[in-house]
Amino acid sequence: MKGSPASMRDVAERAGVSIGTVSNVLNRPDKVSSATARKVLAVIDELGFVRNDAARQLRAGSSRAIGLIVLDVRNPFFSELAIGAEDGARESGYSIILGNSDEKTEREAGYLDLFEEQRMRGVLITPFGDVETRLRRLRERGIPAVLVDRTSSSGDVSSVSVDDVAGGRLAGQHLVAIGRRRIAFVGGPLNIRQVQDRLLGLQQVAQQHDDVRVEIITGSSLSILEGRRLGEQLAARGPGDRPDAVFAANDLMAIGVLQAFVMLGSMHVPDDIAIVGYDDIDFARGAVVPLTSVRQPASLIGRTAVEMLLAEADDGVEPGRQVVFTPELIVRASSRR
Amino acid sequence: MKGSPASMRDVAERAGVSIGTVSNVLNRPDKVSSATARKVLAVIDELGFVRNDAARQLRAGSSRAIGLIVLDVRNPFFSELAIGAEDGARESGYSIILGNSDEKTEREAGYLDLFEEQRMRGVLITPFGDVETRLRRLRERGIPAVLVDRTSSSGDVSSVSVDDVAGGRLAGQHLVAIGRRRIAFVGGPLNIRQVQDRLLGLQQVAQQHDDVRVEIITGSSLSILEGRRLGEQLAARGPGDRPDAVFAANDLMAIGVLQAFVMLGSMHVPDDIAIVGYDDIDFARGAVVPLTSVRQPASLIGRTAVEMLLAEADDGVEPGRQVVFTPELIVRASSRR
DNA sequence: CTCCCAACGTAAAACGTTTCATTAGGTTGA
DNA sequence: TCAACCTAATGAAACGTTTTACGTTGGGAG
Repeated sequence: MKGSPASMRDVAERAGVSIGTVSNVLNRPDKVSSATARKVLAVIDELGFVRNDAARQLRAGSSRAIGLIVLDVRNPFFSELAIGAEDGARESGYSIILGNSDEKTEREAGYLDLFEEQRMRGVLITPFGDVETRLRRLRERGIPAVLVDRTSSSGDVSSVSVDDVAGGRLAGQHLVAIGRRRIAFVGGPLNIRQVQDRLLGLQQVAQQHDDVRVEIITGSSLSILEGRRLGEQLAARGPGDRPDAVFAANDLMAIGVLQAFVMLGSMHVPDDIAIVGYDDIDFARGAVVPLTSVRQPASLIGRTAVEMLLAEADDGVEPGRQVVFTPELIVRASSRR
Repeated sequence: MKGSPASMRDVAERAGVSIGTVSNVLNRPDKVSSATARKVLAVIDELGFVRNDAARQLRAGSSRAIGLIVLDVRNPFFSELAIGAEDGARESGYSIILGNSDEKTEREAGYLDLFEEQRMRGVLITPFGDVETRLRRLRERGIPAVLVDRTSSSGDVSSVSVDDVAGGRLAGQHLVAIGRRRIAFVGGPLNIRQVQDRLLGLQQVAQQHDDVRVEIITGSSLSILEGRRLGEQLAARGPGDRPDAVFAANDLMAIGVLQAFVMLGSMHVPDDIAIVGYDDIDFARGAVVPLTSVRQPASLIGRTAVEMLLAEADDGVEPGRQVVFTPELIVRASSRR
């Protein structure tokens, strides 16, 4: 029973037809009489035959899977995005292989290597390092790529993103409107483009009000834990030295900062200090103090990215299209006046 | 430039060696003189050759990937578990293909089909439907499986799990100890084994105290949204009719219930009603009211499952081993006396 | 009764690796 | 000097599909 699984050859023999006919039954049922089709299907069932995808792929030249590389699966924003991508892919008969770069260039490169070895139909990526030349090489070999949650710097790779600068402005305008003047931007590494852009939007707003000051506080990753660490640093300062608002680069950090403030008890949110996050993950509204956040349509981004990718892979659409969604500010208690 | 990517044949020709030698350079470098190795590697680099995994797999009979099917990627517990699995897999040169059954039998079956077509090295699964016979069939075909976060009912499939009955008891004992007597169990579909077991633990405790009553409230899924819906139902009851504690089947539901209570404002946590969750996800301690929860070692479970799977796949270890971790109660404000 | 056309099947070639049996050439020991 | 041995490299078979060009029917039209 541990013998190798049944192949088309076995099926063909047993059904008394040729291998080609078995293949036809499976792939172009119209080319085959319904009598033989029935017989073959019966044998397939009897033998429990399952098509060997490696062989199919080898022959076809590329697989029915799409690679998706995200910065951090732990972040619900990316889970949501992945689910959107998966739904879109499944509808077209593809599946999604999910990779977690964890904000590390080696891991990102590792996944790109893997996906190239596997001859994926295409790659969706939220880039961490500088991957555009690598992506161009992939395209030359017939593996198109679409940037996700980030635009192309050169413009010749397609992308689906949200206008992060606008999102940063939304947050900034809101904080200024509720009377805050000393705003701390709590972000991860500034080499992440999204982080840069959100900061930029905030700074644009600050420049229009000469009494508004922006302080930049960076951490090593965009996680709850890191947010907590930075929040503790902030809370440890003397009262005169503290900002009156925090704009965090994403909700995880915002939640971490919030946890620090609440735990230490020295600063009250939103009276002493307001907090605005980014992504509007499900947990934001259920945080200690429900969190104001800039919402991105995560699932839709994933879905759209898959559609664009498949248009390039299957229908030969040229790359370089940029789709940009507009973010939306959701105001909750953490920044009420 | 859009031509098909370089193959070993191309490399061999250009380097003036045979195909077999190229293969040896890649797979058993010790079998080849360092001079030829150098030359071949140079050509590989020059041509940008990347091994075609489909061909390799076809020849090898099975792939270097492990399939992982979870109930819900949106649940941080499973993200964490997936990361643990991924880390473990990478260390042994494998990669993880992540599937999301979303608590739907069709999707679960779809992934099993896919993984069988792809001749995965093995499958890790948090089962939703009844899959044990299916898993046995997979094993017969050389694809071992390990149950994750759940034990085998028949005992002939390996598993890595947490003692959910004990976890339920922990929660129950704690709630009784802080004086609660009317406990509502808020769970998803009862056909999910983990949910059953956690409830069972609670009931065991209730039986030891004849003044303790358990009420069972079930929803359609284990999500924040569903938790919120059930929480609203609870809050809408007359004051005499309400429980004085909620034990939720996981943290997502607990957070949803909590959100409902806080939003409606009719019940104060923990004074009017205490809440205990399950999983201790990162967001639990940062919830509106920091959440008491039963902690499971998510990442370790994933890692251990991979190790067990590879032991069966590569080293021929017999299936049927059951590893059970012990959960731990983390008490926070949501159930302070 | 012949001829041709559909409809259905078939056989064989390809896809790109890995592996195994084999050969070529060189070194060693007696 | 020759046999025995070792190392490096080779060539061909095999993995399981898909696909293409090619047979073989049977039946209807002329």
